[in-house]
Amino acid sequence: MSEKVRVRFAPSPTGHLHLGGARTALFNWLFARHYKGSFILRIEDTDRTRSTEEFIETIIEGMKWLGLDGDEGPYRQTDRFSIYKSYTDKLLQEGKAYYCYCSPEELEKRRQEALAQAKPQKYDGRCRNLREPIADRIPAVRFMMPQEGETVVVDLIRGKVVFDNVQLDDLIIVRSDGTPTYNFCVVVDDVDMGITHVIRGDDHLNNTPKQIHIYKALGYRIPAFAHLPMILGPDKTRLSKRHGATSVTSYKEMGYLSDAFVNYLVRLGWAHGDQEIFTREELIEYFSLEDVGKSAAVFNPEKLLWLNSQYIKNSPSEKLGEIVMSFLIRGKVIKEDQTLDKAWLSKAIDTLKERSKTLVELADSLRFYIVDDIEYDEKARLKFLHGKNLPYLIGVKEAFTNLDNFIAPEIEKVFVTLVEKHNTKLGNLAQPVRVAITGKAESPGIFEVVEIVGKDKTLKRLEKVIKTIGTQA
RNA sequence: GGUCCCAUCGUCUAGAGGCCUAGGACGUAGCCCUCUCAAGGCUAAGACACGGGUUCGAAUCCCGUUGGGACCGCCA
Repeated sequence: MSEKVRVRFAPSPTGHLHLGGARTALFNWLFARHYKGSFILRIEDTDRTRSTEEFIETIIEGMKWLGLDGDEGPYRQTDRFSIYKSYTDKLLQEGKAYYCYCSPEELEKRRQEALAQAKPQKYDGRCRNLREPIADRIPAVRFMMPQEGETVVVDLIRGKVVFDNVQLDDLIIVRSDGTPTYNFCVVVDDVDMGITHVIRGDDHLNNTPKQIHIYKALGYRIPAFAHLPMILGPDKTRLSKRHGATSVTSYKEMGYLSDAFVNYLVRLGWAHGDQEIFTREELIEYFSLEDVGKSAAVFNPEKLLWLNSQYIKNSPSEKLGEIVMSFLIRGKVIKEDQTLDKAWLSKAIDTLKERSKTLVELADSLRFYIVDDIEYDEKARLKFLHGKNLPYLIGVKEAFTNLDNFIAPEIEKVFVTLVEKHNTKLGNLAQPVRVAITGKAESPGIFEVVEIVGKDKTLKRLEKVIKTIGTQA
């Protein structure tokens, strides 16, 4: 690519950053990084009634979490109204746009009628040739679309898409309150910001011929277009709130690693042979619009979960230790001001990371290592903590009391010795101890668990269990 | 209703006319490993929507049908 690539992500702050938006942002970012171009963030907030500061913040927060750093921006369309105004004036003067005095109510009524009669819904152009303003009405400005010939959209993903110009209606570019509208602002901004490639969702494909005519009317070169396939919910309709968690931040809160999330997103509509897991560097190196598919993809939470477990399993425990802290606090495993020994926490995470699919799970699994009083799972307690196993528990407790070098290999020796002494299987010994120490019938390897829980807590828990069984008997 | 887009296992996908008896991944089932639970390994079931062409040869190219989706706002 000879010219320097400039792409943008242009969300409207009328909602959270959702999966589809995040994927669009990601592909733009990847494209920019691949070609060593610029990635620009632009907030499309011309609809002042629906845009909020809060959504701008969550979008930026979401982008930050995903590691999609911008080279410019965020620009805001509401800061650029004077620019749009000058272009509107130009179009009006040149007769390429005109005032429309139809009221929203009238337009809505005509739309309903067209719908009822199963006719195409299109503005009829009645204000096109008005000579005089209509009194007591504040007009909107419409762009005059050509009504003959055809428009070809050359799309990097779809190929050539042909539209009949008769289908195009004169869209409103300035509302009667004076604010400019989307289809107009995108064009002005994309030109003004030197955007070379417009990479956006499929839902904009039908807008593209209209925008092309605005480019032409303004006398500008048309950028390259690439329309990404949609991300659908399990029912194969456009992903929306009723499909459950769709905002990027909700995945952060559910304990997903951003790299895993990105890896999942990138594989929706893009592939590089059979490879499933990519580093950020690999993504930047391999990414190409040529490998983007044309068909919509259904969001599959199970695969996301699998990827997350893979990323957790392969992350350094030190790093996981840092991230998991907020989840430990939230899960009330530790107090807000509590600190944990980092090396110790890493060891604990070592044992848990290949059995945790999310950070929420990891934090929860960490609980028995950290807290003083553990809870016992009722089923596990009934099954393993009873009189029959009392000799085992007492034997382990006594051996542990005399064990000074409280490390896994030594702990294992204790078990081996006792297994021989009682002429039983390791499982028969390990399970009661496991329940006594962790409260559950499932845990990481018992020797490691005992070492990490530590001699002090281990003995206390064993004593408590032995005492309880004793009283019951 | 109009316009446009799309079509390979349940899902994400590989596939650029012969490498296809259609490959991988998630999920599902079974087995192995094993102190439990995982992780890991192995195995299995599972798809070219349909109908016509073109071609010696089609998942792949063309046409049609069907199905799905998006858009048709003084939203973006």
